[in-house]
Amino acid sequence: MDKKEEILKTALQLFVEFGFHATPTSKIAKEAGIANGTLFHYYKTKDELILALYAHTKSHLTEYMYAKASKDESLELVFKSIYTNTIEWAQENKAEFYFIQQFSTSPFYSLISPEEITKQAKPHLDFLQAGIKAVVLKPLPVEMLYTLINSHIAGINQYLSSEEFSTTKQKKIINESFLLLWDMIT
Amino acid sequence: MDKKEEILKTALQLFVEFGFHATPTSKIAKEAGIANGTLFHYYKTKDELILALYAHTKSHLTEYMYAKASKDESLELVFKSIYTNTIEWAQENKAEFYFIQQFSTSPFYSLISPEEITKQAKPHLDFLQAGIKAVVLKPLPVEMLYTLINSHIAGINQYLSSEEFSTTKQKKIINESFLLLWDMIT
DNA sequence: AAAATGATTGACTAATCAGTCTATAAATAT
DNA sequence: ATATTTATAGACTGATTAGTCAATCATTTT
Repeated sequence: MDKKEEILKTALQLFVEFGFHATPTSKIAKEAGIANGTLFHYYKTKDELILALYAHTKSHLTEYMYAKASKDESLELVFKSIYTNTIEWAQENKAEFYFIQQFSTSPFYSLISPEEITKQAKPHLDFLQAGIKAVVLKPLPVEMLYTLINSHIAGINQYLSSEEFSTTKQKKIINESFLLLWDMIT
Repeated sequence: MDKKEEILKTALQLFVEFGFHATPTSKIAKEAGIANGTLFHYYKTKDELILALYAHTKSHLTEYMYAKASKDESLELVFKSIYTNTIEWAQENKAEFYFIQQFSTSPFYSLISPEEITKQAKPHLDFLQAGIKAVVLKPLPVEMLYTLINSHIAGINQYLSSEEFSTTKQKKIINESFLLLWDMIT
């Protein structure tokens, strides 16, 4: 078994449940079934562990987002695929998605360099820029579009998590909300 | 001077800057210029302080939201007033707004009872329901509308905070984004 | 004015926590 | 086979922290 993975997995669960402050490294180690020292062998500090967990989780999401989106299709279909993938991932990986949000609205987020953040957003912004150039998306500032789309997704995800919807109902909501978003930005 | 207020004010700044975990009560007391014991005289535990701070801040926002919105005007104008007020408050009270978000996406949020949350949302949901009944808003589930509006506001606020916009430019963005939202939900 | 209640202090404590250290075991390189 | 590096363990420590406590000081009630 991969201990590094095991540590991240355990830390995620505990951070989500108790928060960063109320999750001692000793508890992470114990729950992960390893010794205290082993944790610090892989991650020099608790902060480093937290940052690594964020990078890890974020890359999981990004990976999934662009999966299954063949570039042959229309911009709308590609966009919809990314939209749907993201919400599906969030629903299937609630703890992970919640962690990303928890991290992003915490002082830990400021530990990530602006360059890193810009780098992360670049492909998404480029994609939106292409949409504007193709006269499909409204000619709004891409950063504005990006933030609006992101928060829309966060909102829909929150709504989906607030009640117990059947899978069919969920798909319906996703389709419906996509149209709302699409109408707003095109 | 009101020490209770002073404690809340100081705690807010420190929580926003360092997070809950990295803000000892001793530091709050010192920065607020009071003795350690005094803090615990007013708030039995640190958790109680955090919860009180959330309630306090949230009620500030709610108060401001509905200010200046005379009920004689059209639903659109009332809605726009609430929308604008909220974003303006968020921009003028960045630490407060950030704190609300930080708190909401932290495990502390689960300490608030579902009843309290429902009670908080009730007037907003009623307002949206009225909008639907008046055939102004789309007949979507009010909870969905509510979440979408909230996250839209959070998004625009994030965008406004990401760069330095002039006041005129800011107003323009708010007007523009309001139209986007309004078109989406009507 | 006396009594009672509430506010304020800061030293103190018991517990906890991040991170260290020394020792072994396992794996890899020479 | 030997040497070197890496992985793992867990006891230990120094610092920190939430919360207590006993003692004043201030204010209000009787």
